[in-house]
Amino acid sequence: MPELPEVEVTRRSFADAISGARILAVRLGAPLRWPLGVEAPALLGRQVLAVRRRGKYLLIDLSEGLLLVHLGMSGSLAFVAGSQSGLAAPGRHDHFDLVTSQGSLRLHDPRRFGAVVYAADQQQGMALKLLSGLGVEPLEDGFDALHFFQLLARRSAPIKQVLLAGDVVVGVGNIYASEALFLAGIRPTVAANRLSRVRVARLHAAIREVLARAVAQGGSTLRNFSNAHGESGHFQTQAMVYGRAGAACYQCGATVTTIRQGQRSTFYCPRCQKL
DNA sequence: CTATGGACCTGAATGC
DNA sequence: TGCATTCAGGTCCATA
Repeated sequence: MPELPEVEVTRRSFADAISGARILAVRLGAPLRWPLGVEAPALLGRQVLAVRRRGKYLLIDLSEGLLLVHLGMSGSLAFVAGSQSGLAAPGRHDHFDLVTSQGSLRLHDPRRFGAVVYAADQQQGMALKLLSGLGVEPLEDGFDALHFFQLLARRSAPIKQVLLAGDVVVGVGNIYASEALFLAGIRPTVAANRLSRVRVARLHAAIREVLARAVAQGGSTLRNFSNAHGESGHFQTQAMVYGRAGAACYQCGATVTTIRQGQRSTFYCPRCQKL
């Protein structure tokens, strides 16, 4: 479900409320993508220091160790403030609860592609493996147009698929890849290494713009996205091509096309987006 | 190293 | 109405 903007919006919606809290209980439901990596009781009594984000992972820093939380395709977090057990009985798809002195964080994830993984420290096994291959953060200063061009120059796969792979730049998922390529005027099928410096610079700017705008507007609401307070975002009203197959391009009136790339749907305007 | 297809899992929408 | 098929915001892994 969530791409970078949705994860970031989720993070902001509970980070302050949970910071400083003590872990009182941990409940695990059906198995998620990977095992927690530690016995849940070991986490009791630890303090939540902060909540950060890396790509589409949330990093919950504890007084000792950290928890990585990924929302997969269908995950969402809900935070219910208050030290009492204001938490409703877990539903069929509620697979993780972190009960703290300041409120309870609950992961709801029907498809269970999400994950909660414990790392004893920043260097530990699975956690390191999950994070180490990630590309640059698109909204930070380290995302540089020239460096982006140099990395793309080594890739012959279609640009859309290189964006989705997340090893060059993180956070661009299926919706925002189509949207950013539309903004940049680039056909999703173009081999990454055949894009000129100028076009890569345009794509660089488009990615930042699309993601920043989506964060500012509270994330996308295609399907059921909501932040940890249950508030939905407004990005769906902004999609230029995603989900618009057969409809007229807002920019030129041509018919928006959909194709399959690597088992994912891609949307583009055949007139606005050049090879 | 890169590129590609399958795998994981459930639910909603679509087709016959 | 029922049943089968397709699709959904991710990403790891095996294979070529």
